[in-house]
Amino acid sequence: MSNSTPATIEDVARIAEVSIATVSRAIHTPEKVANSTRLKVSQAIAITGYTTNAMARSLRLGRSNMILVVAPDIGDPNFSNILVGLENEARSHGYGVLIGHTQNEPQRGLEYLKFLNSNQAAGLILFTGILPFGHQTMTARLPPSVGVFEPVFNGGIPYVGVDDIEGARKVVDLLLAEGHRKIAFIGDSRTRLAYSRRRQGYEAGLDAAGVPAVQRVVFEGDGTIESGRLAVEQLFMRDTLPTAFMCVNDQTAIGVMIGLGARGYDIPRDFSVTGFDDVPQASFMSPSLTTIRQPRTAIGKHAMALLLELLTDGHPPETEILLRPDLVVRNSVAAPSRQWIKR
Amino acid sequence: MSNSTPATIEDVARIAEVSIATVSRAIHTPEKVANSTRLKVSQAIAITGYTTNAMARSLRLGRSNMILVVAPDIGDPNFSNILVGLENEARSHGYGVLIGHTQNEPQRGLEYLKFLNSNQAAGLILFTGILPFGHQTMTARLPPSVGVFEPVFNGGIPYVGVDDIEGARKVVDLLLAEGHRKIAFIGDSRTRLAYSRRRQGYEAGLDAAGVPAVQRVVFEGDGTIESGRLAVEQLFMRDTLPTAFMCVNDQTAIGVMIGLGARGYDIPRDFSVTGFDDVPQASFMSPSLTTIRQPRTAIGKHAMALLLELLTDGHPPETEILLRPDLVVRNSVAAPSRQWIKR
DNA sequence: ATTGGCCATGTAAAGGTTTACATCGGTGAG
DNA sequence: CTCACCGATGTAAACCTTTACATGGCCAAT
Repeated sequence: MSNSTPATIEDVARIAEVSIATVSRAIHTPEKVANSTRLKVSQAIAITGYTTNAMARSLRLGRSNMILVVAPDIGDPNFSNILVGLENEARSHGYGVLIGHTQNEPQRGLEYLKFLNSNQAAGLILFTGILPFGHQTMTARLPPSVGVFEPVFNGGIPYVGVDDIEGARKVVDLLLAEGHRKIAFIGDSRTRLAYSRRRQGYEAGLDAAGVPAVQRVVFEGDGTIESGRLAVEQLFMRDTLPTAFMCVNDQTAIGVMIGLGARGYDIPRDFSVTGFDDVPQASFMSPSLTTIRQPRTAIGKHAMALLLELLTDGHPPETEILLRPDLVVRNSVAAPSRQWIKR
Repeated sequence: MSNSTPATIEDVARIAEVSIATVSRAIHTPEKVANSTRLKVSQAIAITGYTTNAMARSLRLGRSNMILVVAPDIGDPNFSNILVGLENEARSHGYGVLIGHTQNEPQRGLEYLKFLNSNQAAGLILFTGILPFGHQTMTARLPPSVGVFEPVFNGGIPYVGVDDIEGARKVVDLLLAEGHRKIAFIGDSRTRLAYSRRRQGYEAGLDAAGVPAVQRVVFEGDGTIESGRLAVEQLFMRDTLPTAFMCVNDQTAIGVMIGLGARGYDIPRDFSVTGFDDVPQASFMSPSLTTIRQPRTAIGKHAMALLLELLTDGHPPETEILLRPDLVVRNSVAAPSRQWIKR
């Protein structure tokens, strides 16, 4: 019963009085086994507490039933809910999900590459636009892979994300509708494609509204709280301030709000601030943050579904799935004010 | 070179003109192989790009080189840094780390149990006081395991955490020193042992200060932001209010601050609030939160070290490792005020 | 010169599973 | 009644490693 060594298929076969082949078939292709035999086998399994040795199975099959999800930082508030979508979809197809995180260190990425190369995972979900494996990576050696949020630079890897341009466009259009003309964009990035797309939406919106380029301010940033705060500091060095801060993500927006708060300004009376992502915190802040909701669970679900198709069919059904971003209007946006000029 | 099927040990052996046994030895026990041969082998490995098939290796060895970390919620702000400690320690001993999360659903836990039972992980790190596998779990069947934060209920599993009682004591002593006497404890829980220990620290501190039990208010809570906000709502229904809210964790404290803020109170002028954990957000809030720092990376490191010892020696060197919690004084605590009574 | 021992290497089995192929019994058509 | 076929089951090989044991060569001691 509670033996020291786990039961093998042979133990089951002996008890069920069949061959190990029949046991294997009873488990994986039950339709090929007579009803009576199937019953005997399942009883034997119950008695022994048998579970398939995944090592042996994967060795024989040449593939595992695990999907590796690699993210630069699992602490990212965006990550958790995506994972739920990923896992649900995977499990309903008999796959398990394992998580790796690289902290942007190529060294860590290489560990996972080794993991992949030794066939311990059937597929890969990547949470970063950059292959986290350093340069020597042969993409050819990667298992079927799908990106999330951003296309993967090395190309050839389909991805699932939100339409960043459209999302940014919705934000900038809201700000314009409130009467803002001087809108700063905080957090442009050359390394994160999603961020530069959000900037594209920003530019497109201002173009459409006829706001001249000289009135635009674009700030580099890495999407951290600190980068948002820094941007505020630096903007106050300049002569002209924007009336609204359109931030590349919620973290940046939090930083901006902290920076403005530290200088004694009130949001949204003195300045409007917007984010992107709708992290859980966004609704709890004061003021609560107007932002773009990422359909996280849906993104996870689609990404995994895409990967599973790739796994079975070999060819990606499509190379890019963009979901619709929704604007979430809260309390961090109001009509522009010039009161701070009077000071 | 970039063949469709990955190179096996046999390919390496052929190129190096030795037997597969020698290749295996050259890799794992190089001292048993002549220098010249070792060189030939490593050249052959370079040529073929060989990496050992972990499936086959684990099958043969009967154990894998992966450690499974199971947490109820990887979005927990406490989790990320612990993981860093865990991973560094594991990697430096040749182990890899994989993460699972259960979302408190036993169903999910069972998936991981299957993973463990099929020998796909050599050891287990548990982030919850409750075995996440439902009732039918035979603890006997679990691989060597270590708990983090809390002892695991089923017993027999060593754990690493912070001295919750002492930490809570430090907080309550600070509040007492500021002159508070009516201190509410928000977030007691029967299911989370760490939480009830923090309450023990609270009680011990008040006992030592001679604060009578009738002046104490203890609120149940599950440690979420929402639970903190709820506690405030309910406390305002009562006739006597505390002057300080000592919260079981930072999330609860955030909820309390939101609740108090919504009623127009200022912290720390009107009320003092404290947390526990020092999540990253704690320093960014306004006011910044006085709390207890968890030495997260150290906890992770110790937990993994303990597990590795268990893996090699078989017996746990000790059953409980408690690290020292540090008080982090910020701006959410001040002397008590009675101004709200006048309203 | 013989022998014993040691070092480097090879041979082969084992680990648990899946599956192509073989076998066997039974059923239906001729 | 015979034969062909089909469905259910068994046999055995293969997946890739690791390692106990066997082998063989060489040196040192007798």
